[in-house]
Amino acid sequence: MSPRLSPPVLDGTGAIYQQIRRAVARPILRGDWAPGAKIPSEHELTELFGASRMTINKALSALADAGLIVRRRRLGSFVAERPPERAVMEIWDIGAEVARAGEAYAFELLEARRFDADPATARLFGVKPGTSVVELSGRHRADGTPIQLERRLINLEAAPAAAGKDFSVSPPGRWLLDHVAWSDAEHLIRAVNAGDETARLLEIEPRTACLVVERRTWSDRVPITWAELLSPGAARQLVGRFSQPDA
Amino acid sequence: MSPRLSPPVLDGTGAIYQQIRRAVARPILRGDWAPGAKIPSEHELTELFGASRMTINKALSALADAGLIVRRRRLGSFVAERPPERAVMEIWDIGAEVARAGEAYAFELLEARRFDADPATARLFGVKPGTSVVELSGRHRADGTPIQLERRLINLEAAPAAAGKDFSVSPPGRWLLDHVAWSDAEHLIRAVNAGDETARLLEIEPRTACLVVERRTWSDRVPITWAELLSPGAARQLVGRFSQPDA
DNA sequence: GTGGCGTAATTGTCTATACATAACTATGCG
DNA sequence: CGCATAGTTATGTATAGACAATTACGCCAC
Repeated sequence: MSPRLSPPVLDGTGAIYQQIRRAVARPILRGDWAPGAKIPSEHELTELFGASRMTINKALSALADAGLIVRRRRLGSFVAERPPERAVMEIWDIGAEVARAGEAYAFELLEARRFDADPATARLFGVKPGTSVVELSGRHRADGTPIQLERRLINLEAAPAAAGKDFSVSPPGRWLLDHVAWSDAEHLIRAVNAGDETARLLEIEPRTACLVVERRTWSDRVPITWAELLSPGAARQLVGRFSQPDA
Repeated sequence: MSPRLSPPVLDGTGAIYQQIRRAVARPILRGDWAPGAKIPSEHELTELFGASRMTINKALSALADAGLIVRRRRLGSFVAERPPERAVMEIWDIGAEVARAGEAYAFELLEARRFDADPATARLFGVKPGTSVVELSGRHRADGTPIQLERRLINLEAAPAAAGKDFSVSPPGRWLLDHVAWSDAEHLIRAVNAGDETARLLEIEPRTACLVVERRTWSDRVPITWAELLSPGAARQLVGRFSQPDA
């Protein structure tokens, strides 16, 4: 159960404590070390990497600041239960938000197909034309009322496990968050008037203002998924909270 | 010109390097030290605070990580030219965004009045009823086209200088960012259909979908300002980019 | 058993010291 | 004057050692 670190994974670039930090971060971000897993103690790491404890401490402290690990005296360091996802991101897991509000959440798959990316899709998604891709669309409900439409592309080369996955009940967004590590994300937020088809699916008046969040994620520059999430403006709002680092 | 630190400002709470970090961050966040100002060298700070250079270094490195200061070898440490405002925040300074797009930016004050907060305002704003408040509304233009309406409340107890300030040309948002330090911010983002009055002011069709950003900022739990920024959905979109701390 | 207590493991912080690195400054040579 | 070179200063990183704080765990008395 003890996580194995290949000791000489130090990449030789930059300061030693940075190399150690990356060496520890890598298996966490790739999901090799499960949340809650114990990380070798500072003392063990000094022997593993041949560095002093201060240097190890600097690396681990940086990881703790970043929220990747949790450190507890006498117990040791552990992979954080819920790695990053900074404040602003949290709301995009609408299922969690609905559950927090005490409403019954349901996801309904409207369409799913697998195809090779045509040039237009490739450009939107950032993959090479011909790449194997899954396209999904679905509807999220809270207490029976439709609250969000989702259209999504998944790059099967980055997340091959998604090919066999059945998304007819559980939403693909949550699954991807849990199973595929991402390193970068981009969001575009805009407002649009609902078209006829959208209005019918969301059971709202045509031309109702809707919030659209377009989300793209990458893992080390490889596109993982593209998603367009559309909600009636009145139904939900996004919340972001920020604090200055000092006070 | 050398920034004066009252040496015994250490508050006695927590680790010494944290106290030093706060002692240096405070005048920066309060605006007492102008951007670009030189911070005493590590060596000087060791004498000022009576701590070792490693401890000083730890404090300053943390401030550099947070983006509050910039450090350059041989030259020293300096207050960052553009303190924090993390990625996601940047868009809320619409003037800067318009300028970056190479368009001509203009702000037009539509209304300004000063009054004592009634119960409804007090609840919305989080101040005590009777608090002296300024209410403003204005319109932002890019190349002559209206692109955003702004409605704003400013707490005069937190920002008394705003009382005498003339906002008829330069927008209050930018001025506040520059002159009043904030510690916390909250944003609500939603989509609404433009009403008749809104449509007239923005020169768009009634019922056009608009993006509304409601922003509230506090300085140490004291409300500073509340703002509602409304833009046609097609005109502008918000962009947020995130990266995981490691890769 | 069980409650209290000491012990040891582990992280948190601090110091003193050392050398590396970057970059401005001054010097010297032609 | 121009250019190369050495010097100086400040930050960047690393080490070894020390002590503090926290807390699980086992031991012992009852």
